[in-house]
Amino acid sequence: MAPGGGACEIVHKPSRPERSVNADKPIAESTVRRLSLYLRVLEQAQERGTRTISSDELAEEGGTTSAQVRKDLSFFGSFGTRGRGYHVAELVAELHRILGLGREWRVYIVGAGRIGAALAGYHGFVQRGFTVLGVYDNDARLIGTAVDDVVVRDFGRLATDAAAERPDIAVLAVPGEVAQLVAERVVAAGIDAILNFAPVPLHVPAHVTVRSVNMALELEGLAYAIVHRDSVHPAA
Amino acid sequence: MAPGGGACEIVHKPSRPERSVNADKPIAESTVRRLSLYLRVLEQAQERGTRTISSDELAEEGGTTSAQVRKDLSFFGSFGTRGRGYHVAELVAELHRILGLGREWRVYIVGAGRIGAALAGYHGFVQRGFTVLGVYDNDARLIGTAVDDVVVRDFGRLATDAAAERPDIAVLAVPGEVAQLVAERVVAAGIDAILNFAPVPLHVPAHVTVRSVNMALELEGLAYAIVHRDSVHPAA
DNA sequence: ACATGTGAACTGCTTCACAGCG
DNA sequence: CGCTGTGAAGCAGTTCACATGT
Repeated sequence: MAPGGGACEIVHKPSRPERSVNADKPIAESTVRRLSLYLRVLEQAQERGTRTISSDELAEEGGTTSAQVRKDLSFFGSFGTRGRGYHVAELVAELHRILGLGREWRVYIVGAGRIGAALAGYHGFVQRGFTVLGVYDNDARLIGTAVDDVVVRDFGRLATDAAAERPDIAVLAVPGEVAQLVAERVVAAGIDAILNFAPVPLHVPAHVTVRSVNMALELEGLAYAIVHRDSVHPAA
Repeated sequence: MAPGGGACEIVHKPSRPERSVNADKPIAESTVRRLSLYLRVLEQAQERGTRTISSDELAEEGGTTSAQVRKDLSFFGSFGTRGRGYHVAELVAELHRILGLGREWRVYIVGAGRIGAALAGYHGFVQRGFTVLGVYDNDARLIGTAVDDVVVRDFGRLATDAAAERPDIAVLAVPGEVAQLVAERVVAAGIDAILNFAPVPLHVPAHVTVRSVNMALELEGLAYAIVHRDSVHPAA
């Protein structure tokens, strides 16, 4: 896991003082989201054997503009070659480093219902270095059963377990009614990063980072779009 | 389903030519997302027996500011009472109407894997008037089995079925590698609204509306936030 | 010649602040 | 007097356009 392990060739400038990894600017969330997307596109390109890619191609695949791609990357450094584009393997390595995917991330999933179970076995997580240490629930009928290699644990033991295993992230896959309460228990257990699948906004202390995925809300957004789309500028 | 059926009382101005339901302005996606959230908060308040709510309270629960709440609502009309706040039941009805939740939305789910199965039984969908007509897959072992009341159908019959049932929305819960292909089949079947759970951006014709939920990407966003958080202004 | 990297212009969402009204 | 509704100000993210470098 030495930094810069991915790219071969000689690294251009051994004397790059700061700037790269921990640029201390507040990067927009939308930018980070797009970086993840670029990474996926690059990996697909890599599998096809593509060695070089331009900001134009990256934008096309990623659903953006070339200027956006260049601007996003520029916040973290200069990874391309003028007149040529970006070396795919090199940029993959850089994005891995920028996004913090070089290390293992230890995850607890709270809620062994349908969604929790689906997430426990989700391949996309494992591929990115996210290890599910345990799935928690308070339903006695579920505790002890296995969900995709992972045994369902008693939610009452969350704090004790967390003290020992020190997970980095908790994924909340519980009903909206109890989400706030569960979040508080999770925070009290010392976990300060939460991925929330419950359809309610969580109120947490400032040091805790929350990201929410609200599926019902996205469906409603679609409904809105359908209802309102042809009433707006049919010419566009 | 007559427009304006929800709210009781006399509508303030019978002579309001346009403006209310189909305001022909392009409303920001972020605004629509917040409206869905307000709706959920209001419904919770309603269950607790709250009859009136201020923009301040709505903001608190919804994780925004009161000015934001008022601005969001103002795009669609004036629903509050100065000095008093909003009548909960009335605002619920208005938001239902605005978001297009007055009618039934017919949904196909494509992909009977873990995520597809979880979505097929997801309560949050049914509660909002989204009816899952069918789950599609091309795995012969799954076709014919039941996933939460819904029988898994042969993906090959999607176009034929869609011609008869005319679903409004397709939810894509398939692996990233085939997502683009599946999207094309879905669009060819005449479905022009897609909720995409695959971790790749879809390329579709302009008349098709796509909304994406990328769970792996959100996790990566959390990882980024964790890595970069204490390196930025420890004082904040 | 061609594509990156980036200051500057622009667009549009959010916040402010207060007039208007119950 | 309190809270809404909204024009105006502020700000952040995106797009433009071109200088820079290969």
